[in-house]
Amino acid sequence: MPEGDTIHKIANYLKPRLDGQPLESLVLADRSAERTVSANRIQAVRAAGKHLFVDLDNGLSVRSHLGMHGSWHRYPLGETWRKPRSRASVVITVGANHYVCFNAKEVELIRTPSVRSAVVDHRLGPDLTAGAVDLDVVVRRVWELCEPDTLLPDVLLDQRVASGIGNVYKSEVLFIHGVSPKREVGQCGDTLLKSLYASASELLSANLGGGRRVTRREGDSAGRLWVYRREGLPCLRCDHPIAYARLGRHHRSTYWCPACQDSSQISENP
DNA sequence: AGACGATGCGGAC
DNA sequence: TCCGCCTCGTCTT
Repeated sequence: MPEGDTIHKIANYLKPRLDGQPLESLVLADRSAERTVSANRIQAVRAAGKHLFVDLDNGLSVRSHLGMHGSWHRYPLGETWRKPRSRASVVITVGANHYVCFNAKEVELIRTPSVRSAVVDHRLGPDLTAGAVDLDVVVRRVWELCEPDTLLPDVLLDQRVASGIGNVYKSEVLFIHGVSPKREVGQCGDTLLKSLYASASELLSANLGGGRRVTRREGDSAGRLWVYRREGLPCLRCDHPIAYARLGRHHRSTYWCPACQDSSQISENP
């Protein structure tokens, strides 16, 4: 489920294995053609929002975006691949392993972008998964980029405002703050927006370890998600059935508790 | 066996 | 405001 945490986990996995390593071979398959890229070493692997960059020592980088269906796998040389080779978008061979990206939505070879140009080129707001985030910057971008009548779910998913939030965190963060997904951003104050993004950032960062994505940690409770994919089940706070609707520009699945998440109430605290 | 919908998002109208 | 990419698990027949 590639949201920002997934991409950063992948980068964290690849980094110690690839950074600075001599490159055996690198093959890209961008839909039509397959091509081999020659470089001596991999310089660095880095994530920016939901994009993954593999920088080479020849001034070029491979940029990949997993979209909905992409994934990375490691296969020791000689081991049978568990996915068809024809679906491979990137095959990086280093040492005794192939590192393979399957079913990427986008793969391209570009001149190595600086952090700044990676952000500009792909219109990315501050990376919420990367650690400390300047929430003032994020809020400024909300007002610069979003019309007041934009629904909060669309604002949260807008990677230009801040990058990393996907559809799961979108619903979870709104629940945590008791805010209805039907609320328009124009009805929100800076403080609420900062709270939403602060939570998103905390949750994304908290899910960089192993195991399943968890947004619900309270004491001993072994909960996982508050509302996502829980349509019709009792709200974990108030027992009211969780609602589901496809909302926003892309009609994305949205889950919320109609009792806890009141569109008229101004909620500033989780 | 086949339909449906899902993590994302650009583009056509 | 819709369509479609594209794979895969789950649900329906």
